[in-house]
Amino acid sequence: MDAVFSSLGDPTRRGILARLSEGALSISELAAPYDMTLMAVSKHVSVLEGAGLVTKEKRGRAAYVHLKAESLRSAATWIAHYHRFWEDGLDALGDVLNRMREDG
Amino acid sequence: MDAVFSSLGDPTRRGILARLSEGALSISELAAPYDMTLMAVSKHVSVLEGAGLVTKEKRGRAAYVHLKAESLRSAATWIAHYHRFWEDGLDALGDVLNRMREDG
DNA sequence: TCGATATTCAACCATACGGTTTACTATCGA
DNA sequence: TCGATAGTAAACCGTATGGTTGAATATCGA
Repeated sequence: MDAVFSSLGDPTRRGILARLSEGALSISELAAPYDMTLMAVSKHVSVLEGAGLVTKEKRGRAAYVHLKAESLRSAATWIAHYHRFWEDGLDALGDVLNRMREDG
Repeated sequence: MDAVFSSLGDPTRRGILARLSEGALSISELAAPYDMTLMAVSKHVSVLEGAGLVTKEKRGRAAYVHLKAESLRSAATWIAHYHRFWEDGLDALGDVLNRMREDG
């Protein structure tokens, strides 16, 4: 899980995942919008691959990258565990608002 | 959000958050179970504080650390966006299992 | 076949990170 | 008051990270 969370700590990598959610893209296609080397993007993809968040499918000379978001699930589960810590806050706010409505 | 995800990329810090979910603890209390310096733990707490995941309340010479999980919400929302990418997989698995049951 | 395209390998650089140690400040308790 | 306790500050160390460059490899298209 370390690898998953660490991977998500970089905005470029989150951007890559976001774009992959619309379909697989090659490394160069992924790199196009960024003001950095193709190599840099390739490394980011490798990091994501290491975290199990994407897979690379070599097709000819191109390497297509596919989203594989199952790995996000453990992260989501971990975070979900803390859900009540912000929901409680919302509930408290809701209570206040309700009381204001009743009193007013 | 970078800071939130990066913070969660370290198991010590996730452990700290987990223990804080049962109530506030001082730095030394947090440090006790770990085989590392008090200073190291203090730094981890600072990282979590920087990500908005905890707050420090100085009480006498002790510093009590409180969980402040609202910051996890944005992370949870981001991840939730990809939910279908693993749910689809589960649905597909469910279909296969159903078909097996019908055929058998 | 040959040049262009797509990617990776390898080396390198600057900075950040996880950790330590030592020294310091501040508070508690006897 | 004085020693013990709680924490921070500052400097340091080894390694990881995000990035670069230049050369190498493999495939496509004419």
